[in-house]
Amino acid sequence: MDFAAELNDAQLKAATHPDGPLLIVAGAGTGKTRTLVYRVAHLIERGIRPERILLLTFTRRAAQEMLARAERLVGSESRAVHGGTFHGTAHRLLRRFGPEAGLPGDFTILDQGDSEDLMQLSRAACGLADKTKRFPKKETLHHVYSRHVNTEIPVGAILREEYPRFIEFEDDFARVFADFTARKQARDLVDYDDLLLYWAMLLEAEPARAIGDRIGALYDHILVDEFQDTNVLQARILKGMCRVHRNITVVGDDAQSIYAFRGATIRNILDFPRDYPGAAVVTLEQNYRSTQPILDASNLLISRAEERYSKELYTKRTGGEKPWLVTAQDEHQQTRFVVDRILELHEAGTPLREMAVLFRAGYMSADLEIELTARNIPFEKWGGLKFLEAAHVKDVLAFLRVLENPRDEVSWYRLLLLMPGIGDTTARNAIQSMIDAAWSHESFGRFNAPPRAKAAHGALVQLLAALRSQSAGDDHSVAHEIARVRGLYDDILRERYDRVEPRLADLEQLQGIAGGYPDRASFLAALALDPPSATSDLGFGGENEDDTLVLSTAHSAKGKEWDAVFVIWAVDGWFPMSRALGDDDQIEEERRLMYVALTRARHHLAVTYPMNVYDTRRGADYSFDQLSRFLDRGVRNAFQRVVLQVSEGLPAPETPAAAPVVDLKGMLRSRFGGGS
DNA sequence: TTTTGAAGTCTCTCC
DNA sequence: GACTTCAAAA
Repeated sequence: MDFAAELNDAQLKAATHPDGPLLIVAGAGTGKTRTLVYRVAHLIERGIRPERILLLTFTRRAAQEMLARAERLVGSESRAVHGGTFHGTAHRLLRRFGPEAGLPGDFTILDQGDSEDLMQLSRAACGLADKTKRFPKKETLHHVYSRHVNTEIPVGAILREEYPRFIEFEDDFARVFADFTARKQARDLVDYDDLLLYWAMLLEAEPARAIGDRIGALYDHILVDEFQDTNVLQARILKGMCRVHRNITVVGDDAQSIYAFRGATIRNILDFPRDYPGAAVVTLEQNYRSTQPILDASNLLISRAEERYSKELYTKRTGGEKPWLVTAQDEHQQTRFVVDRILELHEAGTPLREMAVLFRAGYMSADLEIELTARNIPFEKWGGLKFLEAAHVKDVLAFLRVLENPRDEVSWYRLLLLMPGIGDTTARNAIQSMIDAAWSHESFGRFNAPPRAKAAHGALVQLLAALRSQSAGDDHSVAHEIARVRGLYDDILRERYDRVEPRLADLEQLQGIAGGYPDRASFLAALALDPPSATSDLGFGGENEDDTLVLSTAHSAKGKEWDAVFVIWAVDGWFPMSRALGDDDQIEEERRLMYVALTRARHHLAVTYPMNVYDTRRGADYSFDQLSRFLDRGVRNAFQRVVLQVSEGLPAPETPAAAPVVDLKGMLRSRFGGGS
């Protein structure tokens, strides 16, 4: 393979770097993925066994894409390379090495919502449920806990920094967290933070030293993508994984660090040369993605940021028009502009799949989704509310999880509350009776339900028993289990929720997804670690069409690129979001997020903002809004301005009124006693 | 004790 | 506008 012919000088240097620590600082669109893929190919060519290479990426999609490209270069043996997210890899290692360290082999993974629910149970167990209204709610508790684990900042310091009003509860926080930890362990539940924490502990703890060495010895080379979005805990894990060798390659762009809210710290990439003395640093600056005018605008925007590895992206490509900055009168005019322009580009030959609309938060595309549906333009939406965060999906999963792990208190609680006649108290009593019976299978059947709950209790016992005692000839598939569960659940759904049809469609989809998994455990784990992206709510024609427009949050757009990109809602308070405004670090993160959004575009870029916003957050009134602060005077010069006129926003009357409702002429005549 | 209707509360980003 | 919490009725 002729690496020199395929790569530019900097890429070549990175791809063929010998052993030892390597930091690749790669600006947006500079062929970062390409370089990483060639590095993997180079390692294999050098004789490193593929299964001894670990490739850590941000999403599973990114890992698969990279491995597929590597396969085209070096053939099928690259398929043995281990690729995945930090959490996914942690899961794999814990299933294998956990039992040696006292962790059950069949633990269940809690997603964020589950963890919060469990936190609520701990809060109640500590007697803090309703005594004081002012005690923080479960989401806040969980946020503080998760932040503490991922950043290693003491709880007290987090409270002082983010929740000064809760400082007086510092001791109560500690009590709830202790209960939360014990509760998870007693019920074999593992949350996202635990996955990382246990991985780090396996590598570090003295009694587990032998295991740590064996895990470290599994790989000869470790490559990490999107390194700017790793946190302190992940950095510790990497240190541990590199104990027996120092072959670590990290790729990242400090200008694209957008996950501080989850504990990521830009320090990991800025301090890498200090943490790994002797590390080589290669900077990629030549951009292969965007036209120069788009790069000019992006460079200008990010040049306002403070601490960073300085780099100025350039391209050898010439031509291209300035990006557009579009002022709309209101939200709907913004929507119509975007849709009209998309159709225009589509007419001119750009497929829908080469265009994307980006925004700060999931709900900001609501008006656009309605318009696209009305105009029959197929789209898929990334980010925002996840499929499995929907209440009805979690309901069905609770049944499966109780079957998988009878100690799953969160799921028991959820599913008991669903049953008619069973409320909070009865559910707690039932769970307590199961705890007393050491969670044996039969204990729920023996629970003495109050009269009005008898029927529901009986039905549930029967269903669970039937699902547990499947004989060999029966259909064991997860999809079939879901079908059985729905026999009981669908009626409950119809009773409890409105908008029944789309919810039932979601369950159909869940059943379909389940068909792809060999067993219940792997289905549940995959759902927690790699959830399907969209609900079937409005995603019109999503999976049947092969040419669909993408609507995405700026976060979910990371790593992707399109011919034409529209960034909507560039309004101060929306992008940046208002809750970031008090904090300089958060504003900087919002700026980088805007930079990520702009640099997704290859040829066409349009940033739009409405001047009048009907803002329900502030007393439901129209407010006159300002352009995002990131587009200051200097940055605006890199754009061409388009101001949509009021008249363009007025819809043409559909049909003239059949008969005048008000007779103006007659009124005038009667007033002046018309002559003639 | 559960259910139901009404008032109240926040709104994000993701593994 | 969706979801949670609260108070009164069954």
